[in-house]
Amino acid sequence: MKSTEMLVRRLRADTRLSFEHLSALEAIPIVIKQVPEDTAIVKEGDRPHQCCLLIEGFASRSKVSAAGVKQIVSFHIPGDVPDLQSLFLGVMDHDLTTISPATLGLMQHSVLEALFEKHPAIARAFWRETLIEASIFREWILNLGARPAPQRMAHLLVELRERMAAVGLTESDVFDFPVTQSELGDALGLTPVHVNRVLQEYRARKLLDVRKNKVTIADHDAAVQEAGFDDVYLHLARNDFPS
Amino acid sequence: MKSTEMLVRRLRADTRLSFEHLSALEAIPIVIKQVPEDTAIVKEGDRPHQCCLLIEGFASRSKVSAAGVKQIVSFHIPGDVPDLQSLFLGVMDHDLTTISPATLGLMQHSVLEALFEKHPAIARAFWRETLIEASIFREWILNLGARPAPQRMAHLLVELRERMAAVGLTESDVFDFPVTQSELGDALGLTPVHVNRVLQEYRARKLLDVRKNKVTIADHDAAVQEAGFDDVYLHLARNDFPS
DNA sequence: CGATATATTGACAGGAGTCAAAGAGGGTGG
DNA sequence: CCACCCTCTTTGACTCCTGTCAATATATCG
Repeated sequence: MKSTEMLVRRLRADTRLSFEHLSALEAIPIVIKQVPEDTAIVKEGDRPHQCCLLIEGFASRSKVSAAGVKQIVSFHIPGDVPDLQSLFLGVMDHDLTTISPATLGLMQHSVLEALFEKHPAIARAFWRETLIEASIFREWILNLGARPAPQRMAHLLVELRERMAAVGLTESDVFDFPVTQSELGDALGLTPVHVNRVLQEYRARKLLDVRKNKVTIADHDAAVQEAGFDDVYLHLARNDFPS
Repeated sequence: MKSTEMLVRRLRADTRLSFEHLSALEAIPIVIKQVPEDTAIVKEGDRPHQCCLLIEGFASRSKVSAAGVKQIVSFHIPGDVPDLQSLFLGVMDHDLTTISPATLGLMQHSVLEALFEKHPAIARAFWRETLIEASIFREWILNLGARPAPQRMAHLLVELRERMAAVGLTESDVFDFPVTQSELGDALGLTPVHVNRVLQEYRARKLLDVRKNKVTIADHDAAVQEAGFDDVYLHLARNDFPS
């Protein structure tokens, strides 16, 4: 698979880019790098001079409160450029860490800047990506502030399923996602113990399951209903540019 | 005061723009509009063709869960362009509402697009603004997921103070901010009753106070300490581009 | 000055956290 | 190939932060 394949898939899922621009993208010089799981890609305080495309595997971004409580603020799947912001924000305000073995594509800031200057449409596509990401952050704020633990969990998992589906990484109702209950807790603002209780309840109801690095949305319609999930905030091309 | 005065102040606080670019900004055609408090500027589902600069007054962005629980995802102060995203995201995924009488500066999408095309540096400055906003969203996720109610409150208010200070809208330890306890609850994921309890505790400790449309950070150092506040995530120019 | 929104109080309930221990699962090395 | 270890998951008892409900006080405004 070409290293930019997932990136192109992603951009096609939620943006409009011409063939010419997609080709320009595919021509970017990229340095491929394999990293194990639980590896810091960039850390809070860093001043990176490159961005990374997540080609294979998964990553999370997290912050830690002064009291030492960890909060995962986003999960990343193949096709994401999780630290694109470093192009314009000098200092990292959070950590970016793999949660599985991963293949990264490293792109120098200078290369991206030249690309954006030459093709403003590509710059806009990436800008749009960062705005969609901000929209997902808003939904997470809603999730944490306004939904009780079970719905919060269901919402997170249904969201992941939709994002995975958008880049073709789901198979019927199952998708790879190597996350521990403890990490789910860090993302949902819950303790591992409570995550476990919630998951068992959903297993019993045959709604969804998280096991062995795989997430199963056993009853998609019911899960969407349970979570109160509405995909508008993902700004998929089919919604934002109805044909 | 010129209608773009606050915008320029804001951009100077956290970005680097040349005098030439600032002048280009000040030349944008803007339609001034006065709106009362509690007025929807744009609503979820809208497809706006203009963006609004908040010149005077305050606004909030909010979402509502399927269960009907409201969550404020951001507060906006003069100098903000709270719906800049509508330039690239077709559909609004949340509401934007005034929380005080406000003066808006309406800017047509077409005008902004032309400006960005002519001056890529301005486009980048606005892109940077949207990335800083995303950084603030991340901090809110941390706030909601990882901090107990009192610290959560303190963090929100200290953040607001810093943002107000960055555009010169604070006077010693007091700043205007017309927010009800109920709205604070909507932003913090707390009930109005609990907001009240937390505020009374802070009043008693002479740390901070929210009263009569004004926020007082009586003991700034102690409040920063209490909140575990670190301003890196605001990406002020002094931090991101150390001189 | 009444009417409506906002703030305050108190009693009680419940969802989620804490603590601690026991199982399960997956590698690894002898 | 199995014992061992380490991480992750599961359970149970108990606690406590925050929510709920309901009433009262206080502001604000026409």
